[in-house]
Amino acid sequence: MNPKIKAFVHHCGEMGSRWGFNRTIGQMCGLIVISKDPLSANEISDALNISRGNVSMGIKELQAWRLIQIRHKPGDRKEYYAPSGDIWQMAVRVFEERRKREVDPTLSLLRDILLDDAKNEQEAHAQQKLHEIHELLDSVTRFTSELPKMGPEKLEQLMKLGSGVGKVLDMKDRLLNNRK
Amino acid sequence: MNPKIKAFVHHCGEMGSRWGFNRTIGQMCGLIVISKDPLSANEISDALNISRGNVSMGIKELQAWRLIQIRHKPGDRKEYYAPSGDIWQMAVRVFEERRKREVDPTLSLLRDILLDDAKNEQEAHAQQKLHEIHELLDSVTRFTSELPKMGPEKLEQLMKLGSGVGKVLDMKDRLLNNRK
DNA sequence: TTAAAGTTTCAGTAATTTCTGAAACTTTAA
DNA sequence: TTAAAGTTTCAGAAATTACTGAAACTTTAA
Repeated sequence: MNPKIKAFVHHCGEMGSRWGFNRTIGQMCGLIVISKDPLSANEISDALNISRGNVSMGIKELQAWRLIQIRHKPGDRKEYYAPSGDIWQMAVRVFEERRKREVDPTLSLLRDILLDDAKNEQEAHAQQKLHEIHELLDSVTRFTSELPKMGPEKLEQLMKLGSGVGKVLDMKDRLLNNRK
Repeated sequence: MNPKIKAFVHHCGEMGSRWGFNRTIGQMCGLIVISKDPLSANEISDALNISRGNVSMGIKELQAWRLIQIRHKPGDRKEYYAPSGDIWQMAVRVFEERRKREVDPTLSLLRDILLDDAKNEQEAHAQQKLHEIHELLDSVTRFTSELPKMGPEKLEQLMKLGSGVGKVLDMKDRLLNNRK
């Protein structure tokens, strides 16, 4: 394997757990993305020097993250795996999937415990904080669940805008106010 | 401890590792946020039933994340800990800190290996992918590093806009084009 | 129907991460 | 200067998470 590709795949392994999966799955994901052609489970197992069983689990996991798709070669019944969509789409999927794991459970807990009311000063403060956190997570969830609908081009445009978004928002407000 | 508060702190513990720290630190963070008054290391140790040493490490870590601040009570030389800033500011800090750990290292690797050029088809494809990933991460990094400059109110406004951002961007484009 | 080709599962083991508690260290005030 | 109050560090133990490989399972085609 080319040393640059090797370095990249190795790095994906090291970062794997920070990205929300584990070393093996990070490496697998990196390898599949960087490869020109779809890879079979055995090719992955050989390339990364990990057991066949582990590759199988990794494939299941990457499918759960919607990051890979199955391909077939004519006259070959093995399954081959390729990235599903372009890099932007994959990034959005990781983002969404992580939101599901990192935010949704908290949102649901907060909805449950927000109901009853406070019996003293400390509880009133706690209630208030829980409310603020709920509001924050709810906004973020709504926002990010809308993002994928924008499509990669618009998304890229938004990203490149940076804090310029602030100015655009101001512009919008001014227009709406003038209209009144 | 009030059962709602207990449930919240416990949940923060369970989510801790998904949020980028560990169980203890998650609980500590939840407890400090939900408490009306600043807490001493011993109070934290007692409330969460964890060793004093672990609390000490946790405090250091939460300080590295810029999530807590030190407070003093008059006539008491113990240190007390309180959340630093409001919930939105804390969220932005977690976001930034995670970007540093989850994106920056990859960006720096990509900058290193992007230089040399391809010797065959597979390498050309890999080079192309590396380039795309670099572009994506670079955009995201620029964007998120600009976000905190907007201040919590604007940030909240942006979040509430959802995919409406797409429409606002279109509006901006139309205006700029008309001006030509 | 069968055996070859291929895949998945999972119990046990290995590796990693987190936690404890005692010892070392620091600061304060008497 | 000293001892009491408080904090930090870190080696080893505990808990968690990831990985292997062999056995069980599934699919295909002859």
